[in-house]
Amino acid sequence: MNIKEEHTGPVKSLNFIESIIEEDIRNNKNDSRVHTRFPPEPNGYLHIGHAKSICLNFGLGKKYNGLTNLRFDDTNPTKEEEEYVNSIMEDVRWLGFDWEDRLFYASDYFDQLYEWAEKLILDGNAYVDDQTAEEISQQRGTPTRPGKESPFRDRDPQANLELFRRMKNGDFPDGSRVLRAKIDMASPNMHMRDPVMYRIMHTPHDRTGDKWCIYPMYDYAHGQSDYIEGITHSICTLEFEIHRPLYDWFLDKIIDTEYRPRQIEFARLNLSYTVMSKRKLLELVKEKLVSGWDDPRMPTVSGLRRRGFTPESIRNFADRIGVAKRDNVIDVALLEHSVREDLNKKAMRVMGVIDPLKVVITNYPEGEEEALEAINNPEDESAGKRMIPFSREIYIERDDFMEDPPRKFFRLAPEREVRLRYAYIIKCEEVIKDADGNITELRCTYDKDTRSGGPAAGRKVKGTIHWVSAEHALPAEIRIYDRLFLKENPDEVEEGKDFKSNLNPDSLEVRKGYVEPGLADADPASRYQFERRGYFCVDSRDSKPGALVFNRTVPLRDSWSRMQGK
RNA sequence: UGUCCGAUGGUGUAACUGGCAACACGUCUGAUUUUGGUUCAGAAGAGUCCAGGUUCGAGCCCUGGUCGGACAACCA
Repeated sequence: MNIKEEHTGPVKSLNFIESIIEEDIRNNKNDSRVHTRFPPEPNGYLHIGHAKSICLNFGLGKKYNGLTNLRFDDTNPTKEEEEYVNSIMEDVRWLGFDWEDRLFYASDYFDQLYEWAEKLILDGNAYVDDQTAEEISQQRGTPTRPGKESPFRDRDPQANLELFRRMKNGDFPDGSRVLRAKIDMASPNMHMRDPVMYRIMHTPHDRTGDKWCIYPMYDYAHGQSDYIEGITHSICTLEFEIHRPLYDWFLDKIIDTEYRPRQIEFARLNLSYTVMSKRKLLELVKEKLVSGWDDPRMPTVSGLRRRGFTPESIRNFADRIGVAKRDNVIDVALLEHSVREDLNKKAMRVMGVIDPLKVVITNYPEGEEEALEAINNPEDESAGKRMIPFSREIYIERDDFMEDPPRKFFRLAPEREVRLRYAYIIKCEEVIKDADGNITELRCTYDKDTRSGGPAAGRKVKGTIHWVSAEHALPAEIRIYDRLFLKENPDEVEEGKDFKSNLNPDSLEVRKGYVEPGLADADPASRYQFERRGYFCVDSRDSKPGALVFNRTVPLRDSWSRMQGK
């Protein structure tokens, strides 16, 4: 049998990282092992961009029967907090990935890193520089002009070692000295101009406490951490591309085995109309422009989770956007599509009225009620059926009625008929308004024979609308998050303008609505479709018994409003 | 007057050792539908940044440009 025909559908082509990995495997590099890692700095919450990296790294590990580590890059104690460590672990797990027993911290390697630093000093590959940060910075030159060598550059190794040990012992104040790699101050690559390896910081570290007052820089720590963990493919974003020569330089000076981790860079995710910088997200949180890192408007994993996204939908999204090296801006519509696709299969269809308008069915007997059968999910027969109460007074959605309907409006209007889903066909007989002319109530009549399953159930009307029985319905707060958190695409905003002036003022709308009574004990993990109005989930943080709060995950694809928008 | 990287429909990603530019999202049409959802059928939309070259044949190879991005924290 032909191998290609064993699988249905087209053979999926490899992305460029997979091609590199497969070539390495063919060449038996690192014994053909594949071992990746996800290395966040615990200085913020994970966002959808990190999700791309997580799916990539863990996905590659799985695809090539390899392993994937979780490693916290905690080399800067002034910026990192335990709260972030915990949220990151929670988010990675929620996304559906497992690092098993391979949870590491760069700080686990401080001793080894220090030892290697002494080796570099003794080999004449590193020196202690007594200059200030400003002096060093001035000597670094510019991308087009070479730098100048430090006056301390040729100090002899023993003296350097002595000084470095004293740095470690706390003999010097912050900023007074650094350890630098001795490479090439004239290198066209700025990162090779004697980069700083260690700086003095008399700051306790979350994990090592007061043990250290010197801390390694990213460039010195990262490759060596990869090496220690046996990482084969160290995948990072494009801005580290220019660091790669340095990554390799340290490894070459320190390690004398065949085995080498290999750094591969890919383009980070950009989403249209979405703030994606940790710094800016932190600013929104600190200035309380959002309710927290998990505000449903935030593109954070926790925000998306609270908003009702599923891990599957995010994984599918990550799969669809692919991996490449060119800068990209993914349309948020693709993210929304990924959620809808998943939720369409899973979400229970329920009645939920967001902006209620009362309807009295004048010919329905007062005080009478009946239970009507409703289908839980037409996409999934196993989801079953349920009964919902119907009575003389109901609520419908305000915009399901128009006094002056435009052409092609299929729903309720004066003298027009519409079907109440799972119930009867009703006809609008009278519109009641208050003194200001606002519509407060509709008077309708119903056609008894058109009840679902009844003798005239087959009678066709143009529209079907949703409703809840006024007497039975549960009041609920419904939060509508606009699809756009920003008014304009970030790169279209004027240079120098504060990004916060670009926030969409309509990004959150809070409504008092009603949902059907069965939702009283709704589970935050369950997803619902309020038919024709979108996907919703119970807000896990703000809902209390008897006071339901729903977040709208995403609206339905809606050709009527698209038509209106034109 | 630097180094590194990139350039394929509106968006993203493909095209194996050169062989009719494919897939997804989006857009539009039509059918079905007790959700203007879903599903189904279909359409439009690029000739691959430019100029040369090699070749029977170039998105892929070569040369030279153009445009865009990254790099001058004791951040990661």
